[in-house]
Amino acid sequence: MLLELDFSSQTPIYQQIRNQIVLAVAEGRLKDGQRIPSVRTLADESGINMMTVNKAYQLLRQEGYLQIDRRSGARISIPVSSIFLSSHPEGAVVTAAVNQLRPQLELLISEARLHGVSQELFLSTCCEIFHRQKEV
Amino acid sequence: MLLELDFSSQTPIYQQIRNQIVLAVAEGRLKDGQRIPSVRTLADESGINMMTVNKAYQLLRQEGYLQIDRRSGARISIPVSSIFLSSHPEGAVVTAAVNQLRPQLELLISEARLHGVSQELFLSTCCEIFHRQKEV
Amino acid sequence: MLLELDFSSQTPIYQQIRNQIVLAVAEGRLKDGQRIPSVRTLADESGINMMTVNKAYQLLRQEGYLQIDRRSGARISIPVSSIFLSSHPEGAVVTAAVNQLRPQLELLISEARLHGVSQELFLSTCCEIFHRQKEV
Amino acid sequence: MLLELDFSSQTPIYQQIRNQIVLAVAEGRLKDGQRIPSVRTLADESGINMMTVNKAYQLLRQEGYLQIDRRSGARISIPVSSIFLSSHPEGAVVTAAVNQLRPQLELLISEARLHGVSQELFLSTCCEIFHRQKEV
DNA sequence: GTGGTCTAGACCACC
DNA sequence: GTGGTCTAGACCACA
Repeated sequence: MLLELDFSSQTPIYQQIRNQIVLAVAEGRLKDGQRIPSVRTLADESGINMMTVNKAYQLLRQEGYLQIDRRSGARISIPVSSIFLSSHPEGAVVTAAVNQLRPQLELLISEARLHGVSQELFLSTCCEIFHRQKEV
Repeated sequence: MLLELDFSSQTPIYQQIRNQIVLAVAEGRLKDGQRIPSVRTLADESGINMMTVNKAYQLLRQEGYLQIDRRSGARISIPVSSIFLSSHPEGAVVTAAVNQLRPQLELLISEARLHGVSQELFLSTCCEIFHRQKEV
Repeated sequence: MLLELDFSSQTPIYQQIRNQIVLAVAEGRLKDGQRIPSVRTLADESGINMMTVNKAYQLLRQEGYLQIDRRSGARISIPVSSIFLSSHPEGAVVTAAVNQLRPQLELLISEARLHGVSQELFLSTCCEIFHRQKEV
Repeated sequence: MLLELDFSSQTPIYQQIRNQIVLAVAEGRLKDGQRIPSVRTLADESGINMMTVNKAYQLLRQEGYLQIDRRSGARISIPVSSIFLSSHPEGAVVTAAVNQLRPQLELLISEARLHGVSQELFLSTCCEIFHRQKEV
């Protein structure tokens, strides 16, 4: 369980934890059903407060990335959409997901373009990230 | 100067202002050298605090999107990279820009994939946004 | 003895057990005097801790839904009120029961109304549940 | 802002706060757009911790009952469904709401029946609560 | 002024 | 052992 936390970052710690876990799931470093450290353990290991870790876990739970079990702690839970719907790209759920991400993507592309990033370079970067996530 | 602010959003007001201006620049609704309202004017129009607008403007100035002159007020300033370097996609400056955006893009793609968004759909969405920004 | 436990649910396991037994009694799937598995048996079958099952049984005993006898194990016990008083709807015991459930019902109705559920729909849902419980 | 908190209750304080606010909204004691005390103020008045109040507010925000604004604190927000959809009882959103409440309602009715509450008495109690909420 | 975040430490409920 | 809740107090970001 490798977490790289930047305590002087603008983004709150619980957000960093959340982001890194989502990334790890997407890259396959964390698999469906896999157990991750309990709130206490992770807090001790990382030298941060239990409440902070808990906040990250609750956030992940709400988003469907985590299932929290009183018996065995926390387990990764990959939302069905990524498994079931990957072959139905026209599905309403997927469309909703795209629409939700669109504003962020628009902003990201704006910043890229204004810094001289061509469409080709941007798209190839996306491809590269996709491939890396699939492979790993 | 159309600003759509969501006061109950999680993202701070000054960040919303900054984002919308960046977007407007990328979409050509704001052009290089164009004057935008002074801090005071915009604050009055939007009914928000001057300090908030000022923070957004300072942020934009730091990022190079704005030039603030005590005499002529604030003017949009499109970074040279987007003009000059667009034909040198291998340039160091551009590479730096990509590397800076990459973590955000990785996270965005992670979330998209985990919600069932296929690479094709994601790329076509990117293309669509690129085209829309170029046209407008 | 069918128990559907959701280990990642917010409601504690012992509460889930208790709820499902109450529901089964109301729907006639468990009848008055019927024996149900011992604490140990149920715990083994469900793969949960004996202490947890015991807690559920003690709760049910307190509420009058269960009689626990060291010799014959646990037996369902339908409170007399539901048999004896059903024809005396004005009885003090029944009134007490209604008053006890009222706060929960008020909250439930509040949430229903605020989500656009009309009185007609709510009442017809109640009727449906009543009929289903009587039939089964 | 009247809150009746039972510190020795089983239900957590933040849950009690949440429930009472939902009830107050349904009964019209709190109206759409109305401001409610800030986290700090309510905490001070009630003698409970800021974090606890904050948790309740965040919960209400997630459920759509509250809008939190950095400028003016918290304001009641009645979900559109209760206004817009009340005349479309067949809507999918409403159906979803009913289905979500159904398990709780089934349990409540089970307990009622097993305590001798007749269908008539239950339904009339529901009617009474509905009318009281509409009137007030 | 507001809410957002984080800490250190406590107690309890659940399993 | 686990997570859930709560406290008292702190600092920061935002408006």
